[in-house]
Order: sequence, then structure tokens, then C-alpha cells
Amino acid sequence: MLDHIRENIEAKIGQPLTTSEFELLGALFTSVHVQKKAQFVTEGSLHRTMYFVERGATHTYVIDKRGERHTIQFGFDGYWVGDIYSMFSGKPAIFHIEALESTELFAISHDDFEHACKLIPKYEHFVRILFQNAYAGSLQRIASSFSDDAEQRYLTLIEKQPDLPQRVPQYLVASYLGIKPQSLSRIRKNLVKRS
Amino acid sequence: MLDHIRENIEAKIGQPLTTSEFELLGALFTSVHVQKKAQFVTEGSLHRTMYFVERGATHTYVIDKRGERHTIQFGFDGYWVGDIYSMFSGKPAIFHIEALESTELFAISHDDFEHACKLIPKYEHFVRILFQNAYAGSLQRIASSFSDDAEQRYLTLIEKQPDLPQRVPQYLVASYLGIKPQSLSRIRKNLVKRS
DNA sequence: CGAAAATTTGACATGACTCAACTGGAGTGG
DNA sequence: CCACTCCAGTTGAGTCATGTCAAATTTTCG
Repeated sequence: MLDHIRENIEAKIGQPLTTSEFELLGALFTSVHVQKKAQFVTEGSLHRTMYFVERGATHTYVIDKRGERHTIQFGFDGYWVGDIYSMFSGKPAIFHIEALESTELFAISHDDFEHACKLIPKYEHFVRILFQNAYAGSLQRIASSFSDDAEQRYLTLIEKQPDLPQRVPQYLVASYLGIKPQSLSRIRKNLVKRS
Repeated sequence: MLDHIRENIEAKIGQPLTTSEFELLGALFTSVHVQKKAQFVTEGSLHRTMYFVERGATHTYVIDKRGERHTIQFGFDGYWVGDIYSMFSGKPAIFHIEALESTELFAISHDDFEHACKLIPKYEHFVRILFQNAYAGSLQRIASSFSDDAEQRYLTLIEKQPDLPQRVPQYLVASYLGIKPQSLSRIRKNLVKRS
């Protein structure tokens, strides 16, 4: 069951884990099943856990003072998700995370995570690359929110993740783009008209 | 001269570097002086270097198709800056970086950086924490751009970094907030009027 | 001091939002 | 297997936050 995690790590670090490394690591993960629409991380409560998405889809979001949800990120098969702020600061979570479908996760606690980083240099190396890539990606998202209008951001998004519209409802795509569902609907209408 | 880097690393990992670790590491950095307004990273050209800001201020930005600049981040004393996309992907840089003041940097090349990560576990650990924090911060910035209007983002910014207005011109603060200088001027006028 | 740059202000434009109504498909139960 | 309901998506009309253009004013600095 943990094969995907192993592949995920080995692919990122470009070298295999030894059997003993993998066994040590594997023992730190626990399997978690989350039903569709169930929330497994809640803003405001401590949540020092990271998750590997084995199968399914997750939705990390904030709720603003008017009660609107805004998508921070999606998580699909092979993604790592969690409230990394709470995870590493030990303060309350700043995001909500819920399953968009019935989802299988592997969870690792903060302490086990740090333990693994200490004991298995390849794991810390992997985590470094993970965060490095995630950071680079989020900077690009910030850059695009500055430079591009909503239509362009939508086009860029479906170019990078063509399957996204099939996996999540349109109002969540809108929320990820930082616009309202009505606006995305109009943008799409316009694109069709002009094509 | 490298004392600040040492302190910076030791503070993040919560333990001292040994003399030999520090000497090994120190040999990989070269000192770079950049004049005010000089650009030392340019979008479109390969730039596989990371910098530690010893003294001064830097400005990482993108230029959109209309020629407008948008601030991705500032770098002050003790910050690490660079085009991490180019650094780690080996592709052309996506950002411009220039000095806002006369600035002293310490530079480390990509190869030396990876070399240091391999040889000095504490260094990889440090880098992991660096990116982990940077990533968490950028997610919060994305969240705030969704949830808050420009006035609220400005208030949050000056609360978190009260010295920012003293160190950078207002039009750059506006650009960091994702608005025009005129809009920030009006926001400030409004705040004064209401206080 | 004087030129250039930054900031402010005014009048107007616009992209995205709001509110509200309508459409259509998916599921549910009689 | 039809009627009902629910919810995502679409559409229309009016509003609002921020942008645009342009000019005036203040600050910076050689």
C-alpha cells in the first residue's frame, strides 16, 4: 500500500530507498480513509499532520469573514497535503481541508516526520525538494495573479492541468482562480463565442 | 564576514555548526557587491545562484506584457533571495532581481549548494526549514489576496513589517500588494481621515 | 537651486461582484 | 418511470473597488 509513497520519494530524489530505510519510514505512516465532503483539517485547531493522497481528491481552503470559501490548493493522487503552518509552528491551523471524493490518505505526525528527517537523510532530502518545488510553484501563482487577468489565469490553469475541470466542479475552479462562479461562467462563454 | 550566515543557519536549526562544517560551507560562498538599482538576476536567462543578503535591500519582480512591474518579494538583511525556479530547474529565470540600495550579498552556486546539502546534513536541514517556512508564508499571502481587500492587506502588511514603508518607496509597497500607487495613496488618505 | 521622481488628487472607465431569476441535469421517492 | 427537489451553472442588470489618464504638488538629491 505504501508503494506510491516510495515511488513518489524515489522519483523526487532520483535514487532508490534501501529496504531498511523504506521499512523504517513505512512504519511511521498510518492509513486514513475520509468520506466525500468530510473535513479532516479545521482552521483554528492544532493539526500537526501531513498527508499523502493515495487515491481521491482534497480541497484546502480558507473561509473569509463573509463566509466565502477560497481554494488554496487541490490535492490529487500522489500529492502531499496538510496545514503546514500548524504542522511546523505548533499553532492552530489556518486552513480547512476536506475530501472532494472518498479519499485514501497516509498520515504522518509532526514528531514522526521530524524523526524520519533526522534518521533518514534521503527523507529530509526529499522533503527539501518537495517544499522547494511547492514554494517555487506558489511564487509563480502569485506572479500570475499580478500579471494576468482572470481569463488568462483560467487558460493557463487548464493548460497546466487539463483534467481539473473533469475532477472538480466549476465553482471550485473559480474559487481557485480567485473569482466568483458567475465570472468564470461568463469568461467561458466569451471564450466559446470567440473560438 | 560570513558570521551572519552562520547565525542565520544556527538559529533556524536550533544547534551550532561545528568549525569544520562552517569552514566547509563558508568556502562555497563568494561575496558580491551590487550597486543601487543594479539588476543581478534577469528574467529569461539562466541564473542558478542563491544569495544571502548581508546588508542592503533587494527587489524581486516580474514585468507583465504591458511593461508594469509587480513585486514578488523584498529581501533585507538576513534574507535569502534568488530565482529558485531557475536555480533548481536549470531553466531560464522567471523573475528579475535588483538592488534597491547598495547591497552586499553572499552567493552560492547551484552545484555548491547541492554539494553542501549532500556533505552537511545540517545544511540540508536548514534549507528544508527555509523552504518550508517560505512556502507556508507564500500560502498565507495567497490566502490573504483572496480574503482581504487592498486596505486590509495594507494594514496586515504594515503590522507584520512596520519598517517596510521606511525602507522602500510607496509605489513598491503598492506593487507588493498588487495595486497601483494611486490606489494605495487613496487608501492611506482614507485611513488617516477615519482615524 | 533645479530637475527628476514620487506622491497626491480629480474625473472617468472598467472588470469583477452582487443580487436575482432562470435553466438543466442528477438524484430521490412516490 | 414520472414528478419533485436540489444544486451547479448561466444570464441579466446594476454596483463597486480599483484602474486609467492627466495634472498638480511634494520630496529627493545632484
